Amino acid sequence: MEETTKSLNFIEHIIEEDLEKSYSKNDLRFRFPPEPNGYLHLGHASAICLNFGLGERYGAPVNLRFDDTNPAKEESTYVEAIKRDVAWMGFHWDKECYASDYFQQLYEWAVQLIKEGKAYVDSQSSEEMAQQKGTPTEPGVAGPYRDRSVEENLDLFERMKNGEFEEGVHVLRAKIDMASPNMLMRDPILYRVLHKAHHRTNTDWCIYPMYDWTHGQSDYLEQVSHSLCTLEFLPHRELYDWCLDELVASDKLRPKQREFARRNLSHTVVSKRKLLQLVEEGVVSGWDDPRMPTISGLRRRGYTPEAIRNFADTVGIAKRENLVDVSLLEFHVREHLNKIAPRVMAVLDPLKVVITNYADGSEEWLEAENNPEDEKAGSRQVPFSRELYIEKADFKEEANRKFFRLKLGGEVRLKNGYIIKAESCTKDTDGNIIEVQCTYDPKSKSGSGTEESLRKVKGTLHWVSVAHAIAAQVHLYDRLFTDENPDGHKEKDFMEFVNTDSLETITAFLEPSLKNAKVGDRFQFQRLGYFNVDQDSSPEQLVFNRTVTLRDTWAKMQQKK
RNA sequence: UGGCCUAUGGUGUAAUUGGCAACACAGCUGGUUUUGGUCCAGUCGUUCUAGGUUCGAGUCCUAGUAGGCCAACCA
Repeated sequence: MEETTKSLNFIEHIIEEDLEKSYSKNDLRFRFPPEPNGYLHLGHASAICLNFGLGERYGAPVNLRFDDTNPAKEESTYVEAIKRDVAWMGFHWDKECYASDYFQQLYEWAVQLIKEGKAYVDSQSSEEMAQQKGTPTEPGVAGPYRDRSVEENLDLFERMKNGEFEEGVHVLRAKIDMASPNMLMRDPILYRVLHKAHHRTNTDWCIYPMYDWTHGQSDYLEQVSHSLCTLEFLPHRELYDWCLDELVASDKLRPKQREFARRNLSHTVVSKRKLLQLVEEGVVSGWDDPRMPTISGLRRRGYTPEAIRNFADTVGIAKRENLVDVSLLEFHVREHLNKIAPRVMAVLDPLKVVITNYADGSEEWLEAENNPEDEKAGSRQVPFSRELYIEKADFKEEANRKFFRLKLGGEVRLKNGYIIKAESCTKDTDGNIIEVQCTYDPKSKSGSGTEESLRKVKGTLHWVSVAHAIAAQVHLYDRLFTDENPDGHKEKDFMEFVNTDSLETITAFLEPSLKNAKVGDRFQFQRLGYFNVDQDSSPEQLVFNRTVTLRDTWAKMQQKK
């Protein structure tokens, strides 16, 4: 069925226009081209959703291409991590490609360029070349090697390839226009000598092509129709087209580069370099620390691929500067988890409650609905007994009527259980409340259908039975940065805004049904938030991560006061 | 003394390509609720400025203003 209502983004408009004019639907092909020099983050997730989303929309293949032209920074461990993350997001790539697969072809095209007098070997230092390059406001000037003969260039380039020179002695440059208003057109470097082993080609090569001499050609070789990248590559487009002009055959599709604005997320940074710094300086435990905006971090935090994809879809794509509020991301993970996460009871900050009229030593198992949003989710049993834990924040000796929770002389329902009334409480020598004594109404049991069970009481609390509770380690996460835009200050480094309280580790008490929770399982701890089982968890010591809290209008009211 | 890109609520995107500014989030009001969750209803805008073209401009033109990008043997 064709959708008619959904509006198009500007990339889709371009494609629709191309489809009307010169392209057929079968011509469409996309690619996601990460450099394997780090882990994928939310910014990449947007690009992934854009390219693979286009593939799904038009029934077009999408390649996963590793842009691996710089052996100094790239490793195969990153290749594996990237593949894992893209697959986890739920996308399927057509071909797995590597720019390094094209090294021979790229080399031959470079030789062709030299023969046509459009490339030359420069033998100056990078400083000298930078000097001649001019500035954005001043034109550059030609260097002394710009007019070397084709024969000499061919010979030198051959010897560069054969490993006769040290790094930095010679480079191959395109001969374009040293006075171009576009700095990238002032004889860009095409090849440099690098005596480094490459993660795939090992030591087969000691000259490596630069990005600009690789990307468009790779797109062309794969017959990618629309090559989408972020806005900072816009000035590269002229060069991208120049390179393509040199080699596109008339019967082949000519790729098109188009640019979109990168997504910025509030209260975080999305730059590989900065994320690496957080890892290296030990601010976080690794690339997959649940506070990191990496895909692996979000996965460990308990986010679902659906949530991330829905987030990317609603944010959309455009060409202007932006700073998306994290609350939108949080909305989407709550929206999805609300539908799929089983409800359980857990107490994070325990206060003991004793039901004085409940027989000591006896217990009963109460029926609890697993998910009110999903009838098929069924129910489970939770144990009730004389001694329980509730949250400290759920009891006050006295409070006004806006406080729907337990107070002395007041009644409250225990979720799935009975209505209880607080009669008294005891305190330690510092005046802290350490225990509340309550009575329960035996006829008020949830679901029993009695008149008493149907009574309306304002508050409902979650709880666990002390004797049956499982102690577990729980990580509570907060935003990694205190500033909305840590990256957006010219005077201050983003590291100054690191939130030193972004992780709190506590011991919580869980209902016993959680005993067999497996790594990755997601739950809603009722009234608290969504939590998942961390990879470091074991049956002996359960470890949970808080994905996100529930929306909390009560907390907001408190804050305003 | 440059070139290029961008400008729509607090945030992010739309607007049948010149025809009633829409959707989502956030906020605020209420209602429902055995989760202060979910759900439901309501509310929140001089489309950066000034001119111009037109019956009609967020959209086209001109000028201005503001922000961003461009001088790695990185991608």
